[in-house]
Amino acid sequence: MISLVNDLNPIQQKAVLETEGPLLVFAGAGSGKTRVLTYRIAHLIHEKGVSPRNILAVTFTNKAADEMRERVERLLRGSAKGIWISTFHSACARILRQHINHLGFERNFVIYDEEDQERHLKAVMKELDLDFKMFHPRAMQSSIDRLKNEGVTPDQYRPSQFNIFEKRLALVYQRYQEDLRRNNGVDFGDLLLFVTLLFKKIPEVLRSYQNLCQYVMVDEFQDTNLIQYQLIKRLAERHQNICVVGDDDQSIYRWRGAEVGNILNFERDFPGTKVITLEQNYRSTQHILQAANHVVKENRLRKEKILWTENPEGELLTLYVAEDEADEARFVVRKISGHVHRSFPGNPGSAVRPYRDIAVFYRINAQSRAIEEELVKHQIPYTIVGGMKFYERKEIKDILAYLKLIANPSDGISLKRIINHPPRGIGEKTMERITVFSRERSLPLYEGMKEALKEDWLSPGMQEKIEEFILLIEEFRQEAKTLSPGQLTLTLLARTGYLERLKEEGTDEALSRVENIDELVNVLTELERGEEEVSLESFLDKVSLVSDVDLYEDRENRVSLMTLHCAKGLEFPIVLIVGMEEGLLPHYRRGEEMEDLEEERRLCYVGITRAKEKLYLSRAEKRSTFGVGRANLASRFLDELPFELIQVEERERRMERLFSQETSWHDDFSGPRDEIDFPAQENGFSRKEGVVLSPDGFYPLRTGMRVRHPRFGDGRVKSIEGMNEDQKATIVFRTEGPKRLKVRYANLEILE
DNA sequence: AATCGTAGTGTTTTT
DNA sequence: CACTACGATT
Repeated sequence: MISLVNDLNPIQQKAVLETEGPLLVFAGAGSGKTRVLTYRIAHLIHEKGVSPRNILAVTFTNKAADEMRERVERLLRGSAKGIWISTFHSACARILRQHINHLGFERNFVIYDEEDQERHLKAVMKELDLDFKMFHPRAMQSSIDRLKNEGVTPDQYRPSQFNIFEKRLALVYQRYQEDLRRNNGVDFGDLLLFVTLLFKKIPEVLRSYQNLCQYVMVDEFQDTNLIQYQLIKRLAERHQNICVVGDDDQSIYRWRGAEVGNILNFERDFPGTKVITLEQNYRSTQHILQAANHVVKENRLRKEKILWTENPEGELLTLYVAEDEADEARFVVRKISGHVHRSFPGNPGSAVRPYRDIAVFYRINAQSRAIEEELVKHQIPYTIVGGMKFYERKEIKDILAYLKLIANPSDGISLKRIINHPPRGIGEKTMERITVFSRERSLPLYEGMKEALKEDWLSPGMQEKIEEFILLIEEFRQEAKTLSPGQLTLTLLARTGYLERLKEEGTDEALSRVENIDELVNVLTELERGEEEVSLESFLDKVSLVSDVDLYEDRENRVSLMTLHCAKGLEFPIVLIVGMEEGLLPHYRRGEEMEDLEEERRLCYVGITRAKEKLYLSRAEKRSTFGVGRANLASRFLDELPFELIQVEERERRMERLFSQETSWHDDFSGPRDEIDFPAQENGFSRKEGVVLSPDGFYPLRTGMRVRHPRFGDGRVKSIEGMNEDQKATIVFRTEGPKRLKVRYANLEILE
């Protein structure tokens, strides 16, 4: 391998070669940050002879970690075994699996997600007889999270005596932690907090990790919170070879406890820190970059830097002012079609693009719906990143709850979740009684159940049912000793009758649940094929710690939809940012402080800088949030863009719009369409005064529309239920009164 | 115990 | 509008 660093610019080279001592790299968007990190690791191993096991690299998502590992392996041609590249949370989980016994937990602890956390919290609050209306569980939850992020344990927390919420919080926090311990479970925040506590309590453990971590690297440093920073600081203390890479302009997780201040403290905490700033951008056109620079320079709390590029000037940014969110969605579809199909009206001769080159960003998940509907109408394949996560689905969580209980019988939340799934005639009343019984004896729920049996405490009928359940779980626990997690899952699916019950149900929903469970089994077998041995615990850890982006598959040829938060770290040739409105971006529910506004601006900046070649921005003049329409003003961030960079797209005229729906854009595509099978669309429209709704196409019906029915005459749409084929509408006819019709067969004509 | 229906309530972003 | 929490019903 001839010198690696030849592929890098002089400043990047410096960041790679400066291996000893503390280093702070400000890496602007698209400045080759991952490149620097991977080359640096390769350089350490290849040129400096550092053992891979003495390198720790921390990222925020598993996707970033995987990518980094892959790229290092490519650089070193496979000799990267043993480097510790991981997220903060997985790294901590791994440490705790080794040493958590020092903190009074068992090594087979489970990791609770947010939902489990809330269940626990509610149980605790209920026990304390707190009014959920007065003290919102969610507020408690986020307060506890915040305390954990700050490294505050229940004992250390000093509530104000005049603040009733804080006083209650202290109590709830205390009880909640006790409850978790009884269940041998930890939540997200505990993973970090407990490692800190562990290091404090058992210095030898800390020392062993310090010795291991000769070279430490942290990606996305601007997103670290207090406790993460402390952890890193600790680990790098001995060797002082710590390199952090970040961009204060891309700090968008302040609300989650991220401290941009960590960047400033870094120079203070590590005397002799060298600072390198990467400002050359390799991603975007000049126009896009200018736009980004203009927006972000309005922020006061930031380190001055100006990104530049040698890339071509590129096209101007396009702004579209839509009538409402439906119109905005139509704009999105128009632009997508324009890029994908060569001779789309209005885009003659433009290059043909695959769908995967295009992404749509929005501020909040709820915005995806309007866009999705329009994409579906026009049969444009898309994926949503985030939103409802696979592992958060009911059926998946049920199966995982079985596995968690098998791994850790103390896990009462999982026990409660599955004890009557499928139904075993053990209801809430019974469980409540057993809960109280167990608590009185400070036993985990499962142990409490066993004890209740032993003492003949339950009614004979119930006794039998509980006994049967325990027998089932004990069987599984035996099986778990010899079977792989995948085999175990198949066994429990068969023996519990979970799948069977779903199949019997036979509804579309149940069927899709069966599919999801199939998918879970696939994931498991896939995982087991890759590695030598997957323990149940390590599988569950993995599942608990996946993020949205981790599951994002960019292999498939689809348009990507995601929030601006999710977009960080990704890039696309063509980007559309929708909802550039006051109240949405910046969001009206942000905090009061200037910092909060600046974070919204950074979010906008992150969105802009994802685009490589072309950027579209849009806003809607009115948008119905919540079912009620509201007029929205243009986002102030639009005003911060220089006029010369923007071309405004004309709004489609009403008539054009009606008729454009009749022409199929899919007839004349010229690129490879894509591998996804959609039924061919046949738009058999007839042209009269209005638009006749296609019998098997899409139904652009909206409430308030005036329509004509061949038999009932003219009427107005009162309400609409469902979508596509199943859509039904209630229409009030002038002569016939209200009628509920299946739109598909109604043969309606839109008059207005 | 399970299912169904209704009233009331609330949506930012998520490792 | 969409979800869920709760209450009434079988």
